[in-house]
Amino acid sequence: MDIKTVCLGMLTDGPASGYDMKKCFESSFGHFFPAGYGSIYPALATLARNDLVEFEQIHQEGKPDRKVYSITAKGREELMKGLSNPSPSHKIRSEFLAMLWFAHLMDEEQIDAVIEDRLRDIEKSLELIAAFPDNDCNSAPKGAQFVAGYGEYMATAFKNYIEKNRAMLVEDTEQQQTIAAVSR
Amino acid sequence: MDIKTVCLGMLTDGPASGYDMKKCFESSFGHFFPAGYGSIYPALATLARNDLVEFEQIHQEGKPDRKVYSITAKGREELMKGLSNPSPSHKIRSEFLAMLWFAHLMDEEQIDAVIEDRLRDIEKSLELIAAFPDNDCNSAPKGAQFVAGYGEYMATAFKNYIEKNRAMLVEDTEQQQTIAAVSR
DNA sequence: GTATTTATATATCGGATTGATAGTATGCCT
DNA sequence: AGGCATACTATCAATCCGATATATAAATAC
Repeated sequence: MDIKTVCLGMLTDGPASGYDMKKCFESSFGHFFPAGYGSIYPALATLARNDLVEFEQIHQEGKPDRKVYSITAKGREELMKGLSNPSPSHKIRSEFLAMLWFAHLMDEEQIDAVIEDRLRDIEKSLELIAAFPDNDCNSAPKGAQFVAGYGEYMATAFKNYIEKNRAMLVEDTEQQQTIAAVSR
Repeated sequence: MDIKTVCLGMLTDGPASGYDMKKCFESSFGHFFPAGYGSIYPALATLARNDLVEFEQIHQEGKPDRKVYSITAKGREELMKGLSNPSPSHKIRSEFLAMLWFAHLMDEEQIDAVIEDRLRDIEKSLELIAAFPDNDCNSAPKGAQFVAGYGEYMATAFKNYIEKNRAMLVEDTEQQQTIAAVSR
């Protein structure tokens, strides 16, 4: 279930260009499986080299050519192989949490700034998810609804946790400062 | 706030070898900032080259030599620079969610297997977090408590969401099968 | 009326990360 | 005796990511 497999899956909804797929990643996959051009184009090139997708080059006046990819029979087989992995990964890589682990080395303003930034980000995610069913790249089958629901649920939970517990970070910093002041 | 910065942060707790740090990653950072030897050793090598850490090579009878790293004054400065980024990232990369996006292409057994696997994984995380305060690599300051709390809260939320909504995935698969059977 | 941004499209490159593997030595279990 | 776990180090190929390059047109700003 790497980027190549996800691209194959997207193409079961119909042909698309790399550019289209990037947009689809942004509007639906982005929250939990980010991918930029640097991943998509090489993936499509490899898939084409292995006959898992084929493409038609369409010339457009005034705009660059489009390469419209479609999945092949061989590609569908490969996709099914990808979907049969019983133990797909789920990883978080958070500079945010790593940073706050060292909150005792930061001052109050820094902590506040970092937390406000994250809250803004969560809000943006929630907006994107709310706008989701209208997005053009998908007809919203059951799986997509489950995943979108996950996004909303978890983003809300994250927000709640931060709001309920952020005080513990700055309060403790103040305490430390107080202690430091006293011991001087 | 890359791996190098996190290593610097760890070393503010006292000197450690690469091996020690890997264990610390596993028992505390692992859930939200994974790092293997392939990341840690090169990071330490680079840090040493730039005089941000220094190390003492300790010969041990019967065991390989240890390289015990400590942070330098220059390293502390660099760490503070790393902690002043007001917008640290927080990324999820989930093959699990990407796969379930395509649940309509999977059969019921596959979906069940994938979900059970994830629930087991969440349970394991919760156990690790519960055992956390005893772990040797950290004296649990406020930030670590906040982050461990996050881990517990979010893992529990994840579990709840799956348990409440998993039916929607298999039910719909059944419906599809019914429709397919009728239309034949 | 010109400047800047936004949108459509492709693609590549350096650097970072991952996962697997290798090497070396002790000790413990069966 | 063989196999596995623990304690240490370290590297390599494959992959991935973010930034950037290139090109043109339309829309928006100043």
